[in-house]
Amino acid sequence: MKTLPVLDPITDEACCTPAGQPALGAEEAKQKALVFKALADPNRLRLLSIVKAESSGESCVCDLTDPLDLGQPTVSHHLKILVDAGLLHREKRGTWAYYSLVPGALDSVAGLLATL
Amino acid sequence: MKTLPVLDPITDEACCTPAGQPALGAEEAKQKALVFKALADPNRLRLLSIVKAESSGESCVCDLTDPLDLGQPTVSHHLKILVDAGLLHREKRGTWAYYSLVPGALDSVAGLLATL
DNA sequence: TTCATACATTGATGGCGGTCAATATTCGGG
DNA sequence: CCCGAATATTGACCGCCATCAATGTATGAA
Repeated sequence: MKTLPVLDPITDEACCTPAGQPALGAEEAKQKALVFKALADPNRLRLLSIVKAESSGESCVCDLTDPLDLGQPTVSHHLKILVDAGLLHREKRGTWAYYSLVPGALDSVAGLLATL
Repeated sequence: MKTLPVLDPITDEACCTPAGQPALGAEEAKQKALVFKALADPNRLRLLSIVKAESSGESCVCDLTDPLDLGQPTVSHHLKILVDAGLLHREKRGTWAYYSLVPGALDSVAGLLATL
């Protein structure tokens, strides 16, 4: 198993889009599709929404299991996908795992749309 | 079969997000996920990219079959998904079908991200 | 050390989705 | 009217994915 980077940590300013015209190559398309795949599930969207709505900016798994009607392993599974996509950040403190939105990640996705 | 609306034709200005805080409901999440599902395939991203890059603003299926390495039925299938998601517009002139980007559709998707 | 809690991982299962071959449909030309 | 071209639809196959039950791992407390 490999946890691939997918979403660049944050690409400086506007600078790195080859041309924009020659249309997406097969490889770039594959990479970008990974991010949208992570967003292509209702429960994952709700997870992002809940984490984002939290005033503290972070949520532990136990707070996320109830709102959705899913088992804990399934929630952990979805969270891993969101982390691998570069959308969520995971920090373990004690027994708990706290998930928070990666700053600017959603904007980066919006950027992906603009550079199609 | 039903071709659902999914992406609103264009929601006026900033106006229609209930609150933003109470997190996504199950139903809204399902609807929004449909749009991202449409974007969650490399070949569909390439289709959007090609159509967008076309100077005329539109492409027929025959122009789209070659760049991707897919059969004609598969391309038509992907195009239908993009149309159902509200991302592409289909106009049939004679024997040909011309596909073009729905104006503002990609921006609407970016809006979906902002209102998570 | 032992136990309980919070979370992650594994394995299995059912269903959805991408692809193709074959066929249907629609349109323009002769 | 008949034929060929462009596209859409159908049916089938297969791999991937969401979900759960069971188990593993790690941390803190007694």
